Amino acid sequence: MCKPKYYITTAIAYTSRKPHIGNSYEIVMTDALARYKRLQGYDVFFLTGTDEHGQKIEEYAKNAGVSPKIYVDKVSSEIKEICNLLNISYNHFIRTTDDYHEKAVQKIFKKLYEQGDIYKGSYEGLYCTPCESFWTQSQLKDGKCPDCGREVRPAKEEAYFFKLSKYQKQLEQYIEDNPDFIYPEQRKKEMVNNFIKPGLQDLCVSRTSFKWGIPVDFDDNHVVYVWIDALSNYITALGYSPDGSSETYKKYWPADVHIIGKDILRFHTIYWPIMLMALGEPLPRQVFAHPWLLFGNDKMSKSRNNVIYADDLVNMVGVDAVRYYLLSEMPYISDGSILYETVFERYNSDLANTLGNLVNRTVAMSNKYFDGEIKAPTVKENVDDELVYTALETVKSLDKLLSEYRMSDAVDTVMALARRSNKYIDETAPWVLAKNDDTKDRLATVLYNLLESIRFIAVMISPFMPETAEKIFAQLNTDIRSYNSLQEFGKLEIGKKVGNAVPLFSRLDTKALLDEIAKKQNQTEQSESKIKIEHKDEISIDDFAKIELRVAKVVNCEPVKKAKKLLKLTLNDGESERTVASGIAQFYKPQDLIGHNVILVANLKPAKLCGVESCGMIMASDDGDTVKVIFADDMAVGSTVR
RNA sequence: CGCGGGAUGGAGCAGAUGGUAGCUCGUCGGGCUCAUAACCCGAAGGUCGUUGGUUCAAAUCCAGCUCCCGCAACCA
Repeated sequence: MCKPKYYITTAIAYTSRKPHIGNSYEIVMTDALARYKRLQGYDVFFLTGTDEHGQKIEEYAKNAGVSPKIYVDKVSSEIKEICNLLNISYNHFIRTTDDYHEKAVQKIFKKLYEQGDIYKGSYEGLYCTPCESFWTQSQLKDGKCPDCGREVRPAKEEAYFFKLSKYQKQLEQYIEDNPDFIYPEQRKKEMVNNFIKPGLQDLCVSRTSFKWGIPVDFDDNHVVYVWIDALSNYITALGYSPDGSSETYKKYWPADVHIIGKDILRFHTIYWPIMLMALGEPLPRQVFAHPWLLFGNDKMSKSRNNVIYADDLVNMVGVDAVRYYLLSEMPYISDGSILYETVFERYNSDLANTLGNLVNRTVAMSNKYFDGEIKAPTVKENVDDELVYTALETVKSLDKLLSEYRMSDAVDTVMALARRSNKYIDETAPWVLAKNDDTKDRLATVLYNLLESIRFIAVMISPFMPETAEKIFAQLNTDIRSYNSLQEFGKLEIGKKVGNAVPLFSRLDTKALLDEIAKKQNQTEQSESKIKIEHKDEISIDDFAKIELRVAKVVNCEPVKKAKKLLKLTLNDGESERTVASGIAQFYKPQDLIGHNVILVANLKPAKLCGVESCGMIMASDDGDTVKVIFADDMAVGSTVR
């Protein structure tokens, strides 16, 4: 019999630095889905890996004083370790520096070039010679190179472009014919309305500004754009090649689903399908974009000292509890949030109290009343029906929820069966039945139903918490753990003996743990300064003298329509009025600024921002978190600042 | 007027096709004793963002308003 195949992937992780717990959500989610499909009998191929090229990595490596390859080897192995720690059951771990991948990407690039989908054109922009970088007007800092601060000049450079526009119609058609291709629905609208409808622009797919990438083999100066490189992993990992693919590829491609973060949807639903169309390969069935995990309401970042790493959490509560937390706490669309406090609370209430205690009390009773022997259920009562019904229904709802990637609801529906089982214990009161010999058979039935219900839970929970499922099976002393065994209630073997009752999750002392974490955080806060200082090249007094700084008064101020971050300021600089746009709308309201004096960079080249002509900028401090305008209220308007 | 989602008891969320407002956590009270100070039951707590409209009847439909969020734009 031929098992149906199921090919599922995560996005490959960028090896710029060690990933935090938010980055780990995706792989846990994907792993749970992969395990579930395997449980159902699919022939699953689960791919993950690391994305290791690009300018950023080149820079990180340079700062670390090592070669990019050494740097990337280190981070990639860290990521792999986290996967292992989290019990990720991937079938293959691809690295974009793997030889077979690089070769295949070169062939892909060449094929697209030879058939005319990639063409050589030129890239126009502002060029900084020492940095060998192109910048757009909007990337410039103070009109100069954002990297080194030197002058840029308009320049033209050769580059390869991919004719996205050629496939626009075809892509639109595919999205229309496959309404579930971009999932959930809301994300699809974002893609269609923001990018596809306005029309696709040809994409620049080669770089010459850095070297750390896959070289274009017929043109040495160029390196393949990282996204062409990275996206290809989904097929190269299976053994795709333009000049003949492997059996594995033919078997598993197209992917059933790519699980990715919402930030990279565009690449997966526009560039990637078009690449595949150009290669003449089938498109993935579905792309699912998940939200992000925030720390409370904030993004996790080193500068805020709020980064939580998977390994630290695993050390505190164990793998399965971390997996459980991630899966149960992450909402469907909006961003989720993680706090140590909620991790511990969920652990205690769901895992220790509801699930752990259920297993523990049932197995303990079985041992106490029947010396562990699983006895046949012979005396049925109406109360039993509801438990049986719930167990059977849970199997169905789990399947439905997982098919829609509703992880938290899926996890919860299994938990609900555990709650129902706890209730069943109270309804039947086994300890009362145990007091009387007449009710021994009824007691046996009740315990059987409980053990069977727990078996159901263990099977269903195994994709989410594999180790815990294993522990439960061991306590039940059963090997009946297939998906098919959930078709009917009552498959647990009679006559066997259950194991000893060992607590699955011991309760956590939340307060003590939180105190400990607070202590540690204080230590790191003291040892590391919060603000990272980036030094710039030395300049002469003449360089500084080029900047005209003056005190100016804010005579008017209003928010800029269409812009979230921009305030439009009208300034009196001592001789005339001018308009300056400033990206401080999150930190200041117009009335906070009107009437105050600020320091103006007066000779900055004007630029247009969101339709506002901005002539100059005002000075403010920025610690990476908040921005504070430098007020100069006791200084005369128009005076020079030096 | 760029596109889209949302506003439900202290917190987090369910509530296609309109007809007694539900779940998990937390709080309080009770029960039970098989179990991990656990489990079960009950209670308190919501004018379902706001204003108007449709209707016998609206959290649920329509319109306006306010506020949040995502995407895009943008941070001189």
